[in-house]
Order: sequence, then structure tokens, then C-alpha cells
Amino acid sequence: MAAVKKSVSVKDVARLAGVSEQTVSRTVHDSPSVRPETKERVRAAMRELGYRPNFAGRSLRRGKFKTVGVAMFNITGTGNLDRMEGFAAAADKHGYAITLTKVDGHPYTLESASSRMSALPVDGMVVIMNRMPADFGSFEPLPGMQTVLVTMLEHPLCSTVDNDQFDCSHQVVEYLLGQGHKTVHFISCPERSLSGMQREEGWRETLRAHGIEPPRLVRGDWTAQSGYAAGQVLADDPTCTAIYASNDAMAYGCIRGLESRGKRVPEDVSVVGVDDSLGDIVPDRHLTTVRFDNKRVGMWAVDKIAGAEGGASGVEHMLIPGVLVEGDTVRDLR
Amino acid sequence: MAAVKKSVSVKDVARLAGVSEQTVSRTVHDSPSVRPETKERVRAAMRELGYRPNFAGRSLRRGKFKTVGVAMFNITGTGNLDRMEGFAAAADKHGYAITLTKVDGHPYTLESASSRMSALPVDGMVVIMNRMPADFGSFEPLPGMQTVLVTMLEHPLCSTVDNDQFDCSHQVVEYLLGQGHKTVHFISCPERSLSGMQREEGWRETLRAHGIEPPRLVRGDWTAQSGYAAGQVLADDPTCTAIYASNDAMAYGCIRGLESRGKRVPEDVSVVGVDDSLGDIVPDRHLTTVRFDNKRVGMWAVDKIAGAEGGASGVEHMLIPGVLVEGDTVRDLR
DNA sequence: TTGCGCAATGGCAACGTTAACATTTGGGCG
DNA sequence: CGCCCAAATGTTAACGTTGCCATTGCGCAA
Repeated sequence: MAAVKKSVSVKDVARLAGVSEQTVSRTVHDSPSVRPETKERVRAAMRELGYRPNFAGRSLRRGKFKTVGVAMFNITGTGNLDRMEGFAAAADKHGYAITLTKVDGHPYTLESASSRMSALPVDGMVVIMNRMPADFGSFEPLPGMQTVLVTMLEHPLCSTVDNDQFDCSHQVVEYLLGQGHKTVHFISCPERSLSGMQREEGWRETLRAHGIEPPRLVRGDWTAQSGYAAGQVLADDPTCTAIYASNDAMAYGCIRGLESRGKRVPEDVSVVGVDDSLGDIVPDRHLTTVRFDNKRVGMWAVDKIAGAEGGASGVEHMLIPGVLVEGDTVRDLR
Repeated sequence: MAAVKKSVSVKDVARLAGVSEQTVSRTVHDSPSVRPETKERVRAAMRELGYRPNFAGRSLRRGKFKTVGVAMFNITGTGNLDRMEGFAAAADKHGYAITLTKVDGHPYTLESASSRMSALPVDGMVVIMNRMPADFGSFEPLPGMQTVLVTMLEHPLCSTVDNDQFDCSHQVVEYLLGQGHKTVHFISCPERSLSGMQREEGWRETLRAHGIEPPRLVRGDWTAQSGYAAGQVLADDPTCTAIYASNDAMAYGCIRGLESRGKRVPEDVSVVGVDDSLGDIVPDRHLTTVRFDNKRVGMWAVDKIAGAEGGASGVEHMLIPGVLVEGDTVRDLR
């Protein structure tokens, strides 16, 4: 019916309703100082013309976009979907939107992400760090642009939030030692992964805190295949009764590798993974693993920006612990 | 050094560089009608003040946002991450950004997604449909807002793009029949899933095209657990030599269910999945499955919007076929 | 020398919205 | 009956950018 040519502005609505533009604006914002019958007349005009407030005009006037930018160096990655769920949920709660930007192909620096964002309609930004950016130490966030980094590393000028990888390893090692294992073997991941290195460090330090010298680790590459190979290697090590794999895929692979060498899980060797990413893919067996709350990580980041509103809230660092989920791949030796 | 209070505008740069605002604007757009030395002076001023063009002012003037909105009813879902990778990649290519919006909690209608988007700074929108929206038939996209639906269903007013689920089932069934199997059993998914129902329809029709009456299907719920149960049921069916599961998790579960009843895969029964979502989680065995190119789906959607620019390009429907990846879970009976 | 054309730059207005201030109207009260 | 206050509505200006047109300055041809 009401065919729209260009775009309908407050002016058009005002003309049709026979009021001033200001009254239209007040009606849009449901101001109490407009008579109900006037409001209704204005609303009718808006409906008839199909009026939609123009975002650009509004932001220009307000100096705010009600949008949080998310910069990712690579989109695909464990937990990113859950994090996005968190971003979107928190944004929704505050009436914000999320603007997603891929910073792939550009240099792996915070500056690169920041300058990309600066041209976009965002009030604050979140950067998901998978690796160590070259300028982590020297980076300064854009003035007026609240910046949150998703990483365990603390930054002096930006708030940070992440899963507590260190605590994760601590929980796993304590758990296994508590079940009577004398030591815990470790299947690591490629060295460029920040979170992986933190898991490794947590494993090492927790063992040392118990006066146990960490055994030689087996380096994996996140794939089940590498876990399989690691399992075969560790099957020949008589001191190995408990294995902590850096992710679930390697843990599953490791189990098969152990079995291929005649070891039973958990009777002979216990295995623990991290991520709870695969669900119960092996239906009659549940992997003992650590479940992270990536959604909460995402929500925290956006809450920090959208919740701050005017007041420039200070720099905060948040670590969100995972939960060890007991399955049936660990044997109690006590 | 150059501490910025509020925000730096062309006016500030113009004053510092001793030129007009217009010349600043021309410099930003690298117009040939500005003397190189003037340009350099302006650029120096921009650097000194830390000038960033204001998005709102620019969009207001231009009437364009260079942004594509993506509406999702639920973020978590197989393939969404790859699709987002596609959105972001295509947006990057065109100099666009992606604005992500969760429409969860609101009614499952296209109208709801559309009205949510209309208040955001976007030039076009993509809606990811998992289920059937109540208003699919009656929906009209917002005037001036190019709308692309991610679904196999064709819409008269909106372009659509999706994986070709029908073709996927066709490929799988043809492949299995080609290997000498007399029929193909099917593990389905919950009825509310659009893509799942299309896979089911494709299975049924392809069998019928060969004059084979489709056997009774076993209904699953996407989980490995349900696949396990289905495998146990089908293990007792002597006519069952080939099973097509609606996703990989059920396929893996099914294999374990069959094995728990003494059937070997692929010697006794062949199993094929869909999605290629789990990687080679079982290291010494590769599931035969169908790999979809969700990234391409995402890119197509954003290309359609960002590539159109001014010209209102017509409604198009695109189906992107998956690729059957041969593993070692199918036996050739010939 | 004068006039013309081109290159470089400046002035102005408008995009749509809304805060701040101005104005009108109606009603209560001295 | 007149005054004042409050409620309701209108007017103006500004947010930052850029298209359009005007202006300036310069070299070259007449």
C-alpha cells in the first residue's frame, strides 16, 4: 500500500500528522509530555508511511552507536561459536548490536584490529586473541574506544577476559593425583597457541608444587591423529598411568592409540581431555574433560563495554574457571 | 602525545592544516584535484590529531552504511561458524562489515528479524533459517533493504542460498546403490529441522526413482546416543546393509550401536554420514560423509548484497552442492 | 595587455535526529 | 477578572560529512 520511494524521515511523519518534528521525536521516545491522543495520531502516521528511525542521523546526534565491534583474526576455532552466542546475548540484553570483522590477512597486531574498527560504527571493541600479537606490550587503545581483549594475558590499558587455562590444568592434575596417580603425562599442542601454552604451564607447575618432576611431554597438533600417535608412544611407558590431553580430539585419539597397543582405558591408563567440544561422540563411553563457559566469556566482554555506558569504567581482568566433568575414562587407584 | 578530548572532525583538521573542510574531505578520498603538497600537509594534520572519519556523518551524507546485517534465530548450530567465515570474508572483500543479531526470544518470523534489522545501520540483511518461520509465504522485505534468506526453500521476493540437501541425499543413495546395495536405510532427525526434512525427502525420492520402496526410517535427534540406539535396532534387520545417517554424530553412534550387536562396519553394514563436522575423530577409521561448503554459502549471501551496490539486482536462488568424501565405512558389494 | 580556460580551493547547504530553549494554551487561585 | 504556572507543542541549531557551485590564481593565446 504505502509505497515508499526513498526513506521516510521525521519531517514526513510530522507533516502527515500535522505536528512538529520534535513531537514526532518525542513520540518515538515515548516522552510523557505528549498527549496520548497526539501520540496516537503520530503513531498512525508512522505506520502509514512505514517510518523507521534513521540510524545515521540518530548516532550523529547522539555520538553513540549502541554497537560493539568484534575483531577476530580467524573465525573458525573451538569455542568461538559459544563466545559469539555470548556476545550476541549480552548485546541483545543492552539493546546493542555486534559488528563482526575479520582481521585475517592483515598483520597480526592489535593496532591492525584497532584501526580496522575505528572506521566502523562501534562504541567499543573486543579482540579475540589466539596468538600473541607483535604489539601486545606497546598497544594503546583508541581514545574513547573501550577495548576488551579475550586472552589470559593481562594488559595494562585494556580489560581482559578468558577461560582460566591455568586453573584448568590445575584442576585436572589435582584430580588425577587425588585419584592416586603418581604423575600425569601431557599431550601438548602447537607452541604458537597461547591457550595451549598456558595449559602446559599449568600442568607443569601443579606437578612441581607436589614435588613431582613433569615427565617429558608429547607434542600434538590438536588432531585426533596426533593423539593417536601420542597414545601409542605413551602405551610403552610403564610409568604412565594418567594422561592429560590438551583437547578432546587428542584425548579420543589417544584412547584409540592406547587400545591399539593393548592398553585398556581406564583400567590400565586414565585419560582426561579439555573443551567438552565433541559431545558424547562415543556413545557408550564418556570422556572426562573440562567444560569451559565460553558464552560467559563473550557476555562478560560485551557487558563490560555496553554496561559501562557513559562512565569510563576502569581496566579489569577476568578469568572464568572451567568445570571438570567426570566421565568414565579415569580410574581411581586408591 | 596528541591527547584527544572528544572526537576530531574535518573542521579541526582543516583548521590545523590551514585549508577548508572540503579540501580535507577531498584528501581523505584522494581526489586528484588536490595538490600533492597540500595533501601531504592535510595528512600530517590528520596524523597529528588522530583523525578518524566519523561513520555516522558519512553514512548520513551518503545514505549507505557499507554493512550487511545477519539475523540468526540461534547462533549455535552446525556450519554456522563456517558460514560466518564466509560472511566475513565476502564482506572484507567488498569493504563491508557484518552486523550480527540474535533474534532468539522473539517470535520465529521473518518479520521479527526484519524489524529488528531496520533500526540498525545495514544496507541489506541475511536471515539464517533453521526452522520454518510462520510468515514465510507472506513476508515482504523492507523496501530498499536487499534481503537474502539462507534456506533451500525458494521465496518469491527474496534471494535464497543454501546447501543442496536434496542433492546430498541423492548423491549418497546413488553411491550406495552403485556399490551394489539393494536399499538404503535412513536415520532421520527431528521433524522441525528444515534441512533434515529435505535430506529425508531426497533419500525417499531417490530410492523411489529406482523403484525401491523406502524402508521404515529410524528417527534420531542429532545426538550420537540416538544414532547408537538406531544402530542397535537396525542391526537386527537382515535387509539392512547400508545406513545413511542425517549427520556425522549419529553415524558414529550408529557404528558403535552396530558393533555392540556384533555387526562389523563396513564388512556387514555400510554407514554414511553428513556434514563432515567431526573431523577424523576416530583416528584409524574415516567416516564416509558429505562435506558442505558453508563458507561458500555465506559468501554468496553477502556477495549478493554487497556486490549489487546501486543496481537493485533481481531475486536469485542458489543451491550449493556438497561433496561426497569417501572414507572406509562403506563396502562395495559388487 | 587583455581575456580565456583550467587547476586548485573555498563557501554553503543538506542528510535525519534531537537537546535546549521558546512559545502557546488552559486552568486554578487570589 | 487577571495573573501565574504547568502542560503541551513548536523553533532553532548542531552533530560530521560531502556534493554542488563559486571563487581564486595562474599560464597561455590572441
